[in-house]
Amino acid sequence: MTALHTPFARKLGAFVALSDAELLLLDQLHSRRRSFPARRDMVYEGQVKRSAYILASGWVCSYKLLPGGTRQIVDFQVPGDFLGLRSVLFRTADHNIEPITRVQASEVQAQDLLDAFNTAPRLAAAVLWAASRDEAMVVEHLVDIGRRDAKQRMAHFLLELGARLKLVGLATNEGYSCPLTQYLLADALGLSAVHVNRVLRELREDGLVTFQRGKVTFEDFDGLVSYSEFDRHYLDHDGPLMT
Amino acid sequence: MTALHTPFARKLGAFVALSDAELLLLDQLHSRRRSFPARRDMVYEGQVKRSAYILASGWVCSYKLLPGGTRQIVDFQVPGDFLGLRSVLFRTADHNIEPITRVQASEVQAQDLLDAFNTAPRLAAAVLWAASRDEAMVVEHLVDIGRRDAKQRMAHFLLELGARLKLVGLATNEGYSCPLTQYLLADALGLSAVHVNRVLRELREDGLVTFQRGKVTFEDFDGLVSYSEFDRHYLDHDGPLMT
DNA sequence: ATGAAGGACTGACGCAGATCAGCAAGAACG
DNA sequence: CGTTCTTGCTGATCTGCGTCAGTCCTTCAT
Repeated sequence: MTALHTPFARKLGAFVALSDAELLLLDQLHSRRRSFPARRDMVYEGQVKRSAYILASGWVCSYKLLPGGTRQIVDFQVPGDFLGLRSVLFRTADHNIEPITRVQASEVQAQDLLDAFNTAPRLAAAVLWAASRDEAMVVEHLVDIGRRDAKQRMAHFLLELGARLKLVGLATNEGYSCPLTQYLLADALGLSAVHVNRVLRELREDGLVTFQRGKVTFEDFDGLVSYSEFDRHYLDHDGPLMT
Repeated sequence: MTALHTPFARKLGAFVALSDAELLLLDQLHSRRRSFPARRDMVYEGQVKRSAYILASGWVCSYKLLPGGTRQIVDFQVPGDFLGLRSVLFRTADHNIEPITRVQASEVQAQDLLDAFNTAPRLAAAVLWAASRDEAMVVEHLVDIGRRDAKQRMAHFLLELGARLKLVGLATNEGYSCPLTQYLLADALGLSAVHVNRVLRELREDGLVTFQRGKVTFEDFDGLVSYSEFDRHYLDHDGPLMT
Protein backbone atom coordinates (compact mmCIF):
# COMPACT_ATOMS: atom_id res chain seq x y z
CA MET A 1 0.00 0.00 0.00
CA THR A 2 1.45 3.36 -0.98
CA ALA A 3 0.10 6.76 -0.02
CA LEU A 4 -2.92 7.81 1.99
CA HIS A 5 -6.28 7.20 0.44
CA THR A 6 -9.77 7.68 1.81
CA PRO A 7 -10.53 6.49 5.33
CA PHE A 8 -12.63 3.78 3.74
CA ALA A 9 -9.72 2.42 1.74
CA ARG A 10 -7.53 2.68 4.80
CA LYS A 11 -9.94 0.60 6.84
CA LEU A 12 -10.33 -2.12 4.23
CA GLY A 13 -6.57 -2.20 3.90
CA ALA A 14 -6.41 -3.22 7.53
CA PHE A 15 -8.25 -6.43 6.71
CA VAL A 16 -7.13 -7.33 3.23
CA ALA A 17 -3.87 -6.27 1.62
CA LEU A 18 -5.03 -4.34 -1.43
CA SER A 19 -3.05 -3.59 -4.56
CA ASP A 20 -2.72 -0.06 -5.91
CA ALA A 21 -5.09 -0.97 -8.73
CA GLU A 22 -7.68 -2.11 -6.23
CA LEU A 23 -7.23 1.01 -4.17
CA LEU A 24 -7.70 3.13 -7.25
CA LEU A 25 -10.90 1.31 -8.11
CA LEU A 26 -12.07 1.91 -4.58
CA ASP A 27 -11.46 5.63 -4.83
CA GLN A 28 -13.43 5.76 -8.06
CA LEU A 29 -16.46 4.32 -6.34
CA HIS A 30 -17.13 7.60 -4.63
CA SER A 31 -19.33 8.81 -7.42
CA ARG A 32 -21.09 11.79 -5.98
CA ARG A 33 -20.06 13.71 -2.90
CA ARG A 34 -22.94 14.98 -0.83
CA SER A 35 -23.16 17.02 2.31
CA PHE A 36 -25.75 16.72 5.06
CA PRO A 37 -26.51 19.15 7.89
CA ALA A 38 -26.51 17.90 11.47
CA ARG A 39 -29.70 16.69 13.06
CA ARG A 40 -31.83 16.27 9.99
CA ASP A 41 -32.39 12.55 9.25
CA MET A 42 -30.79 11.47 6.00
CA VAL A 43 -32.71 8.20 5.94
CA TYR A 44 -35.91 7.48 7.83
CA GLU A 45 -37.84 4.32 8.56
CA GLY A 46 -40.27 3.49 5.79
CA GLN A 47 -38.42 5.56 3.21
CA VAL A 48 -38.46 3.82 -0.13
CA LYS A 49 -35.72 5.22 -2.29
CA ARG A 50 -32.48 4.82 -0.43
CA SER A 51 -28.85 5.01 -1.37
CA ALA A 52 -25.76 3.60 0.22
CA TYR A 53 -23.07 5.99 1.39
CA ILE A 54 -19.48 5.91 2.44
CA LEU A 55 -18.82 8.37 5.23
CA ALA A 56 -15.94 10.73 4.41
CA SER A 57 -16.17 13.02 7.41
CA GLY A 58 -18.49 13.59 10.33
CA TRP A 59 -20.44 11.18 12.50
CA VAL A 60 -23.92 9.69 12.08
CA CYS A 61 -26.04 7.34 14.14
CA SER A 62 -28.59 4.75 13.09
CA TYR A 63 -31.48 4.28 15.44
CA LYS A 64 -34.93 2.87 15.86
CA LEU A 65 -37.81 4.92 17.14
CA LEU A 66 -40.26 3.42 19.62
CA PRO A 67 -43.86 4.37 20.11
CA GLY A 68 -43.63 6.48 23.24
CA GLY A 69 -40.92 8.74 21.91
CA THR A 70 -37.84 6.95 23.22
CA ARG A 71 -35.31 5.58 20.81
CA GLN A 72 -32.53 3.05 20.71
CA ILE A 73 -29.38 3.96 18.87
CA VAL A 74 -28.14 0.80 17.23
CA ASP A 75 -24.81 2.02 16.00
CA PHE A 76 -22.68 5.05 15.30
CA GLN A 77 -20.80 5.32 12.05
CA VAL A 78 -17.55 7.17 11.83
CA PRO A 79 -15.48 8.22 8.80
CA GLY A 80 -14.67 5.24 6.62
CA ASP A 81 -17.83 3.38 7.52
CA PHE A 82 -20.28 2.12 4.97
CA LEU A 83 -23.87 2.95 5.67
CA GLY A 84 -27.09 1.65 4.26
CA LEU A 85 -25.40 -1.38 2.71
CA ARG A 86 -27.90 -3.71 4.26
CA SER A 87 -30.92 -1.55 3.74
CA VAL A 88 -30.42 -1.54 -0.02
CA LEU A 89 -31.62 -5.14 0.01
CA PHE A 90 -34.98 -4.23 1.45
CA ARG A 91 -37.76 -2.36 -0.18
CA THR A 92 -37.89 0.18 2.57
CA ALA A 93 -35.43 1.32 5.21
CA ASP A 94 -36.09 -0.31 8.57
CA HIS A 95 -34.37 2.34 10.66
CA ASN A 96 -33.46 6.01 10.72
CA ILE A 97 -30.08 7.56 10.10
CA GLU A 98 -29.27 10.91 11.63
CA PRO A 99 -26.12 12.96 11.17
CA ILE A 100 -24.65 14.03 14.50
CA THR A 101 -22.33 16.57 12.96
CA ARG A 102 -22.25 18.03 9.49
CA VAL A 103 -21.43 15.13 7.25
CA GLN A 104 -19.67 14.55 3.96
CA ALA A 105 -20.56 11.30 2.30
CA SER A 106 -20.10 9.71 -1.09
CA GLU A 107 -23.14 8.21 -2.65
CA VAL A 108 -22.55 4.73 -3.99
CA GLN A 109 -24.67 3.22 -6.71
CA ALA A 110 -25.44 -0.42 -6.14
CA GLN A 111 -24.45 -1.12 -9.74
CA ASP A 112 -21.02 0.51 -9.44
CA LEU A 113 -20.32 -1.59 -6.41
CA LEU A 114 -21.24 -4.81 -8.19
CA ASP A 115 -19.11 -3.83 -11.17
CA ALA A 116 -16.15 -3.17 -8.92
CA PHE A 117 -16.60 -6.57 -7.35
CA ASN A 118 -16.51 -8.23 -10.73
CA THR A 119 -13.29 -6.51 -11.67
CA ALA A 120 -11.66 -7.10 -8.32
CA PRO A 121 -13.21 -9.96 -6.37
CA ARG A 122 -10.89 -9.32 -3.46
CA LEU A 123 -12.72 -6.06 -2.95
CA ALA A 124 -15.92 -8.00 -2.45
CA ALA A 125 -14.24 -10.07 0.22
CA ALA A 126 -13.00 -6.92 1.89
CA VAL A 127 -16.40 -5.26 1.88
CA LEU A 128 -18.07 -8.41 3.12
CA TRP A 129 -15.48 -8.55 5.85
CA ALA A 130 -16.31 -5.00 6.84
CA ALA A 131 -20.03 -5.75 6.83
CA SER A 132 -19.55 -8.81 9.00
CA ARG A 133 -17.47 -6.79 11.37
CA ASP A 134 -20.34 -4.32 11.64
CA GLU A 135 -22.68 -7.12 12.53
CA ALA A 136 -20.22 -8.41 15.10
CA MET A 137 -20.24 -4.94 16.62
CA VAL A 138 -23.99 -4.92 16.94
CA VAL A 139 -23.68 -8.25 18.73
CA GLU A 140 -21.07 -6.81 21.07
CA HIS A 141 -23.42 -3.91 21.71
CA LEU A 142 -26.19 -6.38 22.54
CA VAL A 143 -24.00 -8.15 25.08
CA ASP A 144 -23.08 -4.79 26.52
CA ILE A 145 -26.67 -3.77 27.14
CA GLY A 146 -27.90 -7.18 28.18
CA ARG A 147 -25.28 -8.22 30.67
CA ARG A 148 -23.11 -5.34 31.85
CA ASP A 149 -23.96 -2.70 34.39
CA ALA A 150 -23.95 0.96 33.42
CA LYS A 151 -20.37 1.72 34.40
CA GLN A 152 -18.78 -1.27 32.70
CA ARG A 153 -21.04 -0.68 29.75
CA MET A 154 -19.83 2.87 29.32
CA ALA A 155 -16.20 1.88 29.75
CA HIS A 156 -16.56 -0.89 27.22
CA PHE A 157 -18.33 1.38 24.78
CA LEU A 158 -15.66 4.09 24.91
CA LEU A 159 -12.95 1.52 24.28
CA GLU A 160 -14.81 -0.05 21.40
CA LEU A 161 -15.37 3.32 19.80
CA GLY A 162 -11.69 4.06 20.22
CA ALA A 163 -10.76 0.79 18.53
CA ARG A 164 -12.91 1.67 15.54
CA LEU A 165 -11.51 5.16 15.26
CA LYS A 166 -7.97 3.84 15.49
CA LEU A 167 -8.59 1.88 12.30
CA VAL A 168 -9.06 5.11 10.40
CA GLY A 169 -6.37 7.01 12.26
CA LEU A 170 -8.71 9.12 14.36
CA ALA A 171 -7.74 7.77 17.77
CA THR A 172 -4.73 6.60 19.76
CA ASN A 173 -4.36 4.94 23.14
CA GLU A 174 -4.28 8.46 24.55
CA GLY A 175 -7.82 9.23 23.43
CA TYR A 176 -9.84 10.79 20.65
CA SER A 177 -12.21 13.62 19.97
CA CYS A 178 -15.85 12.70 20.05
CA PRO A 179 -18.92 14.81 19.26
CA LEU A 180 -21.41 12.65 21.15
CA THR A 181 -23.60 14.29 23.77
CA GLN A 182 -24.64 12.56 26.97
CA TYR A 183 -28.14 12.25 25.52
CA LEU A 184 -26.79 10.33 22.53
CA LEU A 185 -24.77 8.08 24.81
CA ALA A 186 -27.89 7.44 26.85
CA ASP A 187 -29.92 6.44 23.78
CA ALA A 188 -27.14 4.15 22.63
CA LEU A 189 -26.47 2.45 25.95
CA GLY A 190 -30.07 2.06 27.08
CA LEU A 191 -29.59 4.44 30.01
CA SER A 192 -31.01 7.77 31.07
CA ALA A 193 -28.98 10.88 30.37
CA VAL A 194 -28.85 11.57 34.09
CA HIS A 195 -27.25 8.24 34.77
CA VAL A 196 -24.79 8.64 31.91
CA ASN A 197 -23.61 11.76 33.64
CA ARG A 198 -23.13 9.98 36.96
CA VAL A 199 -21.29 7.09 35.37
CA LEU A 200 -18.94 9.38 33.47
CA ARG A 201 -18.15 11.18 36.70
CA GLU A 202 -17.37 7.92 38.46
CA LEU A 203 -15.06 6.77 35.69
CA ARG A 204 -13.32 10.13 35.86
CA GLU A 205 -12.98 9.95 39.64
CA ASP A 206 -11.56 6.44 39.34
CA GLY A 207 -8.86 7.86 37.09
CA LEU A 208 -9.80 5.64 34.16
CA VAL A 209 -11.27 7.88 31.42
CA THR A 210 -12.29 11.48 31.11
CA PHE A 211 -14.92 12.55 28.64
CA GLN A 212 -15.22 16.30 28.65
CA ARG A 213 -15.70 19.01 26.09
CA GLY A 214 -15.79 16.66 23.14
CA LYS A 215 -12.62 14.78 24.10
CA VAL A 216 -12.26 11.26 25.38
CA THR A 217 -8.98 10.92 27.26
CA PHE A 218 -7.76 7.58 28.51
CA GLU A 219 -6.12 8.25 31.85
CA ASP A 220 -5.39 4.58 32.46
CA PHE A 221 -5.89 2.59 29.29
CA ASP A 222 -4.92 -0.81 30.66
CA GLY A 223 -6.93 -0.25 33.80
CA LEU A 224 -9.96 0.58 31.69
CA VAL A 225 -9.49 -2.48 29.50
CA SER A 226 -9.40 -4.76 32.50
CA TYR A 227 -12.19 -2.97 34.35
CA SER A 228 -14.55 -3.26 31.36
CA GLU A 229 -13.39 -6.77 30.53
CA PHE A 230 -12.71 -5.55 27.04
CA ASP A 231 -11.58 -8.29 24.71
CA ARG A 232 -8.32 -7.14 23.19
CA HIS A 233 -8.83 -9.73 20.45
CA TYR A 234 -9.33 -7.46 17.48
CA LEU A 235 -7.41 -4.64 19.05
CA ASP A 236 -4.15 -6.46 18.93
CA HIS A 237 -3.70 -7.40 15.31
CA ASP A 238 -2.67 -4.41 13.27
CA GLY A 239 -1.60 -6.10 10.07
CA PRO A 240 -3.87 -7.32 7.26
CA LEU A 241 -5.60 -10.60 8.01
CA MET A 242 -5.73 -11.79 4.42
CA THR A 243 -2.74 -11.28 2.19
CA MET B 1 -43.75 -23.91 -5.88
CA THR B 2 -44.78 -27.53 -5.96
CA ALA B 3 -44.45 -30.00 -3.12
CA LEU B 4 -42.95 -29.66 0.32
CA HIS B 5 -39.22 -29.19 0.49
CA THR B 6 -36.93 -28.57 3.41
CA PRO B 7 -37.85 -25.88 5.92
CA PHE B 8 -34.93 -23.89 4.53
CA ALA B 9 -36.34 -23.93 1.00
CA ARG B 10 -39.73 -23.09 2.38
CA LYS B 11 -38.41 -20.05 4.16
CA LEU B 12 -36.49 -18.72 1.19
CA GLY B 13 -39.58 -19.25 -0.91
CA ALA B 14 -41.37 -16.76 1.31
CA PHE B 15 -38.97 -14.05 0.17
CA VAL B 16 -38.17 -14.90 -3.39
CA ALA B 17 -40.35 -16.94 -5.72
CA LEU B 18 -38.09 -19.85 -6.63
CA SER B 19 -38.38 -22.13 -9.63
CA ASP B 20 -38.42 -25.90 -9.26
CA ALA B 21 -34.91 -26.03 -10.64
CA GLU B 22 -33.73 -23.61 -8.00
CA LEU B 23 -35.49 -25.53 -5.28
CA LEU B 24 -33.85 -28.72 -6.46
CA LEU B 25 -30.44 -27.08 -6.35
CA LEU B 26 -31.20 -25.93 -2.86
CA ASP B 27 -32.04 -29.42 -1.71
CA GLN B 28 -28.79 -30.72 -3.16
CA LEU B 29 -26.82 -28.32 -1.02
CA HIS B 30 -27.44 -30.40 2.04
CA SER B 31 -24.31 -32.41 1.51
CA ARG B 32 -23.84 -34.20 4.78
CA ARG B 33 -26.44 -34.68 7.45
CA ARG B 34 -25.09 -34.56 10.96
CA SER B 35 -26.67 -34.98 14.35
CA PHE B 36 -25.73 -33.16 17.55
CA PRO B 37 -26.74 -34.01 21.11
CA ALA B 38 -28.34 -31.33 23.26
CA ARG B 39 -26.17 -29.16 25.48
CA ARG B 40 -22.82 -29.86 23.99
CA ASP B 41 -21.54 -26.81 22.09
CA MET B 42 -21.23 -27.47 18.39
CA VAL B 43 -19.14 -24.33 17.84
CA TYR B 44 -17.21 -22.47 20.50
CA GLU B 45 -15.49 -19.12 20.60
CA GLY B 46 -11.95 -19.31 19.34
CA GLN B 47 -12.56 -22.50 17.39
CA VAL B 48 -10.69 -22.40 14.12
CA LYS B 49 -12.15 -24.95 11.77
CA ARG B 50 -15.80 -24.16 11.43
CA SER B 51 -18.53 -25.20 9.04
CA ALA B 52 -21.80 -23.62 8.12
CA TYR B 53 -25.00 -25.58 8.75
CA ILE B 54 -28.61 -25.49 7.78
CA LEU B 55 -30.82 -26.53 10.64
CA ALA B 56 -33.19 -29.34 9.68
CA SER B 57 -34.72 -30.04 13.06
CA GLY B 58 -34.21 -28.98 16.65
CA TRP B 59 -33.27 -25.64 18.16
CA VAL B 60 -29.91 -24.07 18.88
CA CYS B 61 -28.79 -20.80 20.41
CA SER B 62 -25.76 -18.65 19.73
CA TYR B 63 -24.35 -16.84 22.70
CA LYS B 64 -21.40 -14.99 24.08
CA LEU B 65 -19.79 -15.91 27.33
CA LEU B 66 -18.69 -13.20 29.74
CA PRO B 67 -15.93 -13.42 32.28
CA GLY B 68 -17.90 -13.94 35.46
CA GLY B 69 -19.90 -16.84 34.13
CA THR B 70 -22.96 -15.03 32.83
CA ARG B 71 -23.79 -15.17 29.19
CA GLN B 72 -25.87 -13.30 26.65
CA ILE B 73 -27.80 -15.31 24.13
CA VAL B 74 -27.72 -13.38 20.89
CA ASP B 75 -30.14 -15.40 18.89
CA PHE B 76 -31.99 -18.66 18.67
CA GLN B 77 -32.04 -20.59 15.43
CA VAL B 78 -34.98 -22.72 14.50
CA PRO B 79 -35.44 -25.25 11.67
CA GLY B 80 -34.72 -23.65 8.32
CA ASP B 81 -32.20 -21.21 9.70
CA PHE B 82 -28.69 -20.91 8.41
CA LEU B 83 -26.02 -20.88 11.05
CA GLY B 84 -22.40 -19.94 10.97
CA LEU B 85 -22.75 -18.17 7.63
CA ARG B 86 -21.04 -15.10 8.99
CA SER B 87 -18.42 -16.87 11.02
CA VAL B 88 -17.02 -18.59 7.93
CA LEU B 89 -15.57 -15.23 6.96
CA PHE B 90 -13.49 -14.98 10.08
CA ARG B 91 -10.51 -17.01 11.04
CA THR B 92 -12.05 -18.05 14.29
CA ALA B 93 -15.59 -18.20 15.57
CA ASP B 94 -16.46 -15.20 17.71
CA HIS B 95 -19.29 -16.85 19.63
CA ASN B 96 -20.55 -20.20 20.84
CA ILE B 97 -23.36 -22.26 19.42
CA GLU B 98 -25.19 -24.67 21.67
CA PRO B 99 -27.94 -27.11 20.68
CA ILE B 100 -30.95 -26.78 22.96
CA THR B 101 -32.51 -30.01 21.80
CA ARG B 102 -31.05 -32.84 19.78
CA VAL B 103 -30.34 -31.33 16.42
CA GLN B 104 -30.22 -32.49 12.82
CA ALA B 105 -28.24 -30.20 10.57
CA SER B 106 -26.81 -30.34 7.08
CA GLU B 107 -23.24 -29.31 6.72
CA VAL B 108 -22.70 -26.87 3.87
CA GLN B 109 -19.35 -26.48 2.17
CA ALA B 110 -18.55 -22.88 1.34
CA GLN B 111 -17.59 -23.97 -2.15
CA ASP B 112 -20.90 -25.71 -2.85
CA LEU B 113 -22.73 -22.60 -1.82
CA LEU B 114 -20.70 -20.39 -4.15
CA ASP B 115 -21.22 -22.84 -7.00
CA ALA B 116 -24.95 -22.81 -6.44
CA PHE B 117 -24.91 -19.02 -6.52
CA ASN B 118 -23.15 -19.03 -9.86
CA THR B 119 -25.70 -21.39 -11.37
CA ALA B 120 -28.68 -19.60 -9.88
CA PRO B 121 -27.94 -15.99 -8.91
CA ARG B 122 -31.43 -15.58 -7.53
CA LEU B 123 -30.48 -18.04 -4.85
CA ALA B 124 -27.70 -15.70 -3.78
CA ALA B 125 -30.22 -12.91 -3.47
CA ALA B 126 -32.47 -15.11 -1.41
CA VAL B 127 -29.72 -16.20 0.96
CA LEU B 128 -28.48 -12.63 1.29
CA TRP B 129 -32.01 -11.60 2.07
CA ALA B 130 -32.22 -14.22 4.77
CA ALA B 131 -28.89 -13.12 6.24
CA SER B 132 -29.99 -9.50 6.30
CA ARG B 133 -33.18 -10.50 7.97
CA ASP B 134 -31.14 -12.24 10.64
CA GLU B 135 -29.19 -9.08 11.22
CA ALA B 136 -32.42 -7.10 11.41
CA MET B 137 -33.56 -9.50 14.08
CA VAL B 138 -30.48 -8.93 16.15
CA VAL B 139 -31.22 -5.22 15.89
CA GLU B 140 -34.78 -5.80 17.03
CA HIS B 141 -33.41 -7.81 19.91
CA LEU B 142 -31.12 -4.91 20.81
CA VAL B 143 -34.03 -2.49 20.90
CA ASP B 144 -35.95 -4.96 23.01
CA ILE B 145 -33.27 -5.17 25.66
CA GLY B 146 -32.30 -1.53 25.54
CA ARG B 147 -35.65 0.16 25.71
CA ARG B 148 -38.46 -2.13 26.83
CA ASP B 149 -39.30 -3.27 30.33
CA ALA B 150 -39.25 -6.95 31.20
CA LYS B 151 -42.91 -7.65 30.54
CA GLN B 152 -43.12 -5.93 27.17
CA ARG B 153 -39.79 -7.47 26.29
CA MET B 154 -41.04 -10.97 26.96
CA ALA B 155 -44.27 -10.35 25.07
CA HIS B 156 -42.40 -8.95 22.11
CA PHE B 157 -39.96 -11.82 22.12
CA LEU B 158 -42.64 -14.50 22.13
CA LEU B 159 -44.37 -12.84 19.20
CA GLU B 160 -41.19 -12.46 17.23
CA LEU B 161 -40.31 -16.09 17.77
CA GLY B 162 -43.79 -17.02 16.64
CA ALA B 163 -43.39 -14.98 13.48
CA ARG B 164 -40.17 -16.79 12.64
CA LEU B 165 -41.66 -20.20 13.28
CA LYS B 166 -44.67 -19.36 11.18
CA LEU B 167 -42.36 -18.90 8.20
CA VAL B 168 -41.40 -22.57 8.41
CA GLY B 169 -44.85 -23.79 9.33
CA LEU B 170 -44.10 -24.48 12.98
CA ALA B 171 -46.46 -21.89 14.49
CA THR B 172 -49.88 -20.38 14.04
CA ASN B 173 -51.67 -17.47 15.68
CA GLU B 174 -52.82 -20.01 18.25
CA GLY B 175 -49.31 -20.73 19.47
CA TYR B 176 -46.38 -23.07 19.02
CA SER B 177 -44.32 -25.58 20.89
CA CYS B 178 -41.11 -24.27 22.33
CA PRO B 179 -38.32 -26.12 24.13
CA LEU B 180 -36.82 -23.04 25.82
CA THR B 181 -36.38 -23.09 29.58
CA GLN B 182 -36.83 -20.04 31.75
CA TYR B 183 -33.07 -19.92 32.19
CA LEU B 184 -32.57 -19.69 28.44
CA LEU B 185 -35.17 -16.96 28.21
CA ALA B 186 -33.36 -15.09 30.98
CA ASP B 187 -30.03 -15.29 29.19
CA ALA B 188 -31.60 -14.11 25.98
CA LEU B 189 -33.59 -11.22 27.42
CA GLY B 190 -30.99 -9.93 29.85
CA LEU B 191 -33.09 -10.82 32.90
CA SER B 192 -32.76 -13.16 35.86
CA ALA B 193 -34.53 -16.49 35.68
CA VAL B 194 -36.53 -15.51 38.74
CA HIS B 195 -37.88 -12.46 37.03
CA VAL B 196 -38.66 -14.38 33.87
CA ASN B 197 -40.89 -16.57 35.93
CA ARG B 198 -42.74 -13.65 37.46
CA VAL B 199 -43.21 -11.94 34.09
CA LEU B 200 -44.58 -15.10 32.50
CA ARG B 201 -47.04 -15.41 35.34
CA GLU B 202 -48.20 -11.83 34.89
CA LEU B 203 -48.73 -12.29 31.16
CA ARG B 204 -50.71 -15.43 31.92
CA GLU B 205 -52.83 -13.69 34.54
CA ASP B 206 -53.50 -10.86 32.09
CA GLY B 207 -54.90 -13.45 29.69
CA LEU B 208 -52.41 -12.62 26.96
CA VAL B 209 -50.07 -15.62 26.58
CA THR B 210 -49.43 -18.82 28.43
CA PHE B 211 -46.07 -20.53 28.30
CA GLN B 212 -46.24 -23.84 30.10
CA ARG B 213 -44.89 -27.33 29.58
CA GLY B 214 -43.11 -26.46 26.35
CA LYS B 215 -46.10 -24.80 24.73
CA VAL B 216 -46.65 -21.15 23.98
CA THR B 217 -50.35 -20.43 23.67
CA PHE B 218 -51.64 -17.07 22.54
CA GLU B 219 -54.75 -16.41 24.57
CA ASP B 220 -55.26 -12.97 23.06
CA PHE B 221 -53.05 -12.51 20.03
CA ASP B 222 -54.18 -9.00 19.10
CA GLY B 223 -54.02 -7.88 22.69
CA LEU B 224 -50.47 -9.14 22.93
CA VAL B 225 -49.46 -7.44 19.71
CA SER B 226 -50.74 -4.12 20.92
CA TYR B 227 -49.42 -4.54 24.45
CA SER B 228 -45.90 -5.28 23.23
CA GLU B 229 -46.07 -2.65 20.48
CA PHE B 230 -45.10 -5.37 18.06
CA ASP B 231 -44.62 -4.08 14.55
CA ARG B 232 -46.84 -6.16 12.32
CA HIS B 233 -44.79 -4.97 9.36
CA TYR B 234 -43.16 -8.20 8.35
CA LEU B 235 -45.89 -10.31 9.86
CA ASP B 236 -48.46 -9.18 7.41
CA HIS B 237 -46.98 -9.99 4.04
CA ASP B 238 -47.29 -13.66 3.30
CA GLY B 239 -46.48 -13.69 -0.38
CA PRO B 240 -43.01 -13.55 -1.94
CA LEU B 241 -41.48 -10.09 -1.96
CA MET B 242 -39.48 -10.58 -5.14
CA THR B 243 -41.07 -12.39 -8.03
C1' DA C 1 -27.54 43.32 26.06
C1' DT C 2 -30.96 39.80 26.45
C1' DG C 3 -33.35 36.01 25.69
C1' DA C 4 -33.63 31.27 24.12
C1' DA C 5 -31.87 26.72 23.61
C1' DG C 6 -28.78 23.05 24.24
C1' DG C 7 -25.85 20.64 27.10
C1' DA C 8 -23.53 19.34 31.57
C1' DC C 9 -24.44 18.46 36.07
C1' DT C 10 -26.83 17.53 40.83
C1' DG C 11 -29.91 15.90 44.80
C1' DA C 12 -34.18 13.53 46.42
C1' DC C 13 -37.10 9.84 45.80
C1' DG C 14 -39.25 5.63 44.04
C1' DC C 15 -39.47 1.36 41.65
C1' DA C 16 -38.21 -2.48 38.51
C1' DG C 17 -35.67 -6.04 38.69
C1' DA C 18 -31.52 -8.54 40.92
C1' DT C 19 -30.15 -11.50 44.56
C1' DC C 20 -30.79 -14.77 48.16
C1' DA C 21 -32.86 -18.59 49.95
C1' DG C 22 -35.71 -21.58 49.72
C1' DC C 23 -39.74 -25.67 48.15
C1' DA C 24 -41.82 -29.09 44.95
C1' DA C 25 -42.16 -32.09 40.96
C1' DG C 26 -40.37 -34.77 37.24
C1' DA C 27 -36.52 -37.05 34.71
C1' DA C 28 -32.35 -39.45 34.63
C1' DC C 29 -29.32 -42.41 36.89
C1' DG C 30 -27.07 -45.63 39.88
C1' DC D 1 -35.41 -47.86 44.95
C1' DG D 2 -33.48 -43.71 46.54
C1' DT D 3 -30.38 -40.00 44.70
C1' DT D 4 -29.17 -36.35 42.09
C1' DC D 5 -30.25 -32.85 38.44
C1' DT D 6 -33.10 -29.98 36.20
C1' DT D 7 -36.79 -26.92 35.88
C1' DG D 8 -40.58 -24.31 37.70
C1' DC D 9 -42.04 -21.42 41.17
C1' DT D 10 -42.29 -18.21 45.39
C1' DG D 11 -41.44 -14.55 49.20
C1' DA D 12 -38.22 -11.17 51.38
C1' DT D 13 -34.85 -7.93 50.83
C1' DC D 14 -31.62 -4.91 48.56
C1' DT D 15 -29.94 -1.73 44.85
C1' DG D 16 -29.07 0.24 40.30
C1' DC D 17 -31.03 3.14 37.68
C1' DG D 18 -35.03 6.07 36.23
C1' DT D 19 -37.77 10.09 37.11
C1' DC D 20 -38.51 14.64 38.65
C1' DA D 21 -37.11 18.98 39.29
C1' DG D 22 -34.14 21.79 39.19
C1' DT D 23 -29.12 25.07 38.50
C1' DC D 24 -25.33 26.72 35.82
C1' DC D 25 -22.77 27.56 31.64
C1' DT D 26 -22.13 28.31 26.78
C1' DT D 27 -23.52 29.43 22.31
C1' DC D 28 -26.23 31.71 19.13
C1' DA D 29 -29.79 34.79 17.53
C1' DT D 30 -32.37 39.05 17.96
